[in-house]
Amino acid sequence: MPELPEVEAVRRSLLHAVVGRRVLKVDLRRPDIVTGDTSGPALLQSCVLTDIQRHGKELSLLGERDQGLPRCVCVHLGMSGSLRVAAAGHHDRHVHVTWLLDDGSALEFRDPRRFGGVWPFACTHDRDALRWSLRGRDALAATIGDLCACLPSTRRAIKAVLLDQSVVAGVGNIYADELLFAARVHPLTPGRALTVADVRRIVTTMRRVLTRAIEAGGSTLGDGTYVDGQGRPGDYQRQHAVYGRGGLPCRRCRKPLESTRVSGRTTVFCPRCQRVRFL
DNA sequence: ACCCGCACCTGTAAGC
DNA sequence: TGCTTACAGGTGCGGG
Repeated sequence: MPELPEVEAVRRSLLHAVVGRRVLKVDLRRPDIVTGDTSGPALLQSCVLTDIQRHGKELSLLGERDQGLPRCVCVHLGMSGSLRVAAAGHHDRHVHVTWLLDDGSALEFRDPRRFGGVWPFACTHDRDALRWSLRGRDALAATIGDLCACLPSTRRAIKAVLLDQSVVAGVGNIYADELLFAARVHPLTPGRALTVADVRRIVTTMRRVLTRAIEAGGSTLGDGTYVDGQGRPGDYQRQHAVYGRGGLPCRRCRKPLESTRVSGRTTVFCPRCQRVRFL
């Protein structure tokens, strides 16, 4: 579930709890969720945690060592992942990595479906060169130019483009639907049918929707899977206009919302507020 | 070259 | 009660 707002809420809720803490021990219960070096040092053992960074839907834990080079570890939460601080020694099912900290707490990566994972890097430079640079710009920093670089030349549906992390990083199924409703753009509109005014509206709306979702602590759906680094649920689901509301009346015009599939994902939109266009 | 569709996993809820 | 099926926040790959 975690898209940019949830991942950013996790980042902020973890910062004060872990920055400055030393990692005493790393407990790697499922080595297969790590891509690359699975050794303790690579996973920040004996490092002091100095920062948590985010790009799109991915977090990066930074650590410094007394001697030797700093390290960094990327954590992707996939569909069902969580990263949270807990009392050491308390283990739920599906906790794949535990970082035991010097104040007696533990940082736990839990991911039942294992669509997420962990990627260690020697430094942020390697991380950027080998991983983060393969993604588009973070959705909060994306510009009209970033979208205009690919939209005019594609027939792909705008929603499919927004979900493509190599175009813009951080938008997932919930916020793609929410921001397209707010921008009054039909999710199936081909990229090349959008005007510059449309693209400008999509970019500013994307920033506004994501920012408000972060302020609300992200979206926690009915199954309660998403919680932040302190175990707190988000509240943005109460502001969802379309996601999960197929068949219900549009909050703007009362016409029933329609449900379809785009790029294999359930997609909800208002057929009156978001008119189709062709080209 | 581009894009769709599926596979990857587990858990939950609904239907029979 | 219990089995079967469908579906779920994401991503990466093969093949059309």
